[in-house]
Amino acid sequence: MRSVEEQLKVIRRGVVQICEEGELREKLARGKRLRVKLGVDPTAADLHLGFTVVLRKLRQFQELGHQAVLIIGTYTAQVGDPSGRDKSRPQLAEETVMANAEKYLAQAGKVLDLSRVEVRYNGEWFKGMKFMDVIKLLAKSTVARMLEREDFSGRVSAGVPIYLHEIVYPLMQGYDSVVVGADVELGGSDQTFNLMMGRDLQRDAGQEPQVCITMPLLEGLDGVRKMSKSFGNYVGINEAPKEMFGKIMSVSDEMMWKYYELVTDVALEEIEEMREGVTEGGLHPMEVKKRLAGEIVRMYHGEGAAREAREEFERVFSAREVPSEMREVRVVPDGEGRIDVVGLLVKNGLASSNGEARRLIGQGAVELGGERVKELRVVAPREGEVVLRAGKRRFLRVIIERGGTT
RNA sequence: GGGGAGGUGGCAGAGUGGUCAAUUGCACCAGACUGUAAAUCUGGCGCCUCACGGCUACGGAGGUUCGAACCCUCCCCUCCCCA
Repeated sequence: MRSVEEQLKVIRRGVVQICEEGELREKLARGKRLRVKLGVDPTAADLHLGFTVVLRKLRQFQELGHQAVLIIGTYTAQVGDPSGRDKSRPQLAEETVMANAEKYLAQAGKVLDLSRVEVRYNGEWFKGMKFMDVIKLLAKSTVARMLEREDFSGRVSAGVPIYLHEIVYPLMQGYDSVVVGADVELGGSDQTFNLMMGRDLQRDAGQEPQVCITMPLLEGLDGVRKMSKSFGNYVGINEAPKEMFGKIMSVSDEMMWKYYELVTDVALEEIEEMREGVTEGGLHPMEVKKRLAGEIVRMYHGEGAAREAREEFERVFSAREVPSEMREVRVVPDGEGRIDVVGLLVKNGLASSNGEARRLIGQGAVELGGERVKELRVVAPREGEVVLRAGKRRFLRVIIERGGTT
């Protein structure tokens, strides 16, 4: 096992806060394998990059020889974590949660070494609790303490309801720590309160309190709000390579550094060098961003896919050519040899309504075979293939067939 | 239980009888430019229609009115104060 200082160097990368670092140092110095807990609620079936920030930290602990304890919050997911939310989370049905949990775990395996992870489902201990047990748990905290939280107090002043079950959530998460005897718990910075609750409950139970390590929340593609499925600003780790690559290219130049630090293994020193290179003008931000996109795609899809995704991106966006693959449809022109572009766009999902399709044409966003479409119906070549393009990203290969005997 | 405030487009938030498919901001889409699906600028942004126009929509259900997001009744939901 590496020295305490070496371990700390790895652990510190990208963290917001270690509470308390002194305690962590002590625990490490004892040389024992630490039990490092991460709780996840399988509220959705897909993992995204934002979530890998904290998963990767867990992975780093694994690599340092510690025991990763992954809590799948089958029970807490049914309550709904109020953290950082400006409204209540929907409560999920047990079947949904269990189905999600399975998919979740499979995806977490892309980051963690699952063979060395202790996986626990918190339904295991919550399911059998008696009401009186719940009451006893509730008696461990106070309303005032809960209202210290900014998300709760914010909701109070904004007039958004807070339901009582949401108040219980932090206690549940804290109780998980007691059950598994966590030495360290990881979480996003919005989890700080919940993590601290673990410390309180552990102390109350006569355990040594866990060290809480919080990670920054990764902003999504909009660069403003945290990455989240519900904001639609996420990059799923199961997404197709070229989709993933393109999405990462839409991260703003300023934000990409944070992505480098939090979701890649590129050394901090190297990131700093690149940043200086860009500031001084010798290094092109687009190149740096392409590398970022490549690094990330490689992690989840491999080297080959990363290269292809990059080539595809350069072809479509830099060279403005058409993608290598796209959907194909066959159309037969009408009696006058024209095709209905609007209908084609809508039927194939390139536009969501006829109105939008017309608008796109009006805005000059639609091309057929490289020619800008100006009419709603257009004279088509007699036969053969042409590419229909709507905007920068939507393509369709159209195979014109010879009109019948009409 | 009593009193007060409020529920508007993906979100925030105007509008309080016709001039409202509904100001504005964000998000989103497109164009221009470019160095990228960055940034910036410009335009667009319910559905049907080439268009004229029509239809559906302002928590839900009724009602008043020539006409309602706006007025009335009931219902549902939320917040605040008091008990």
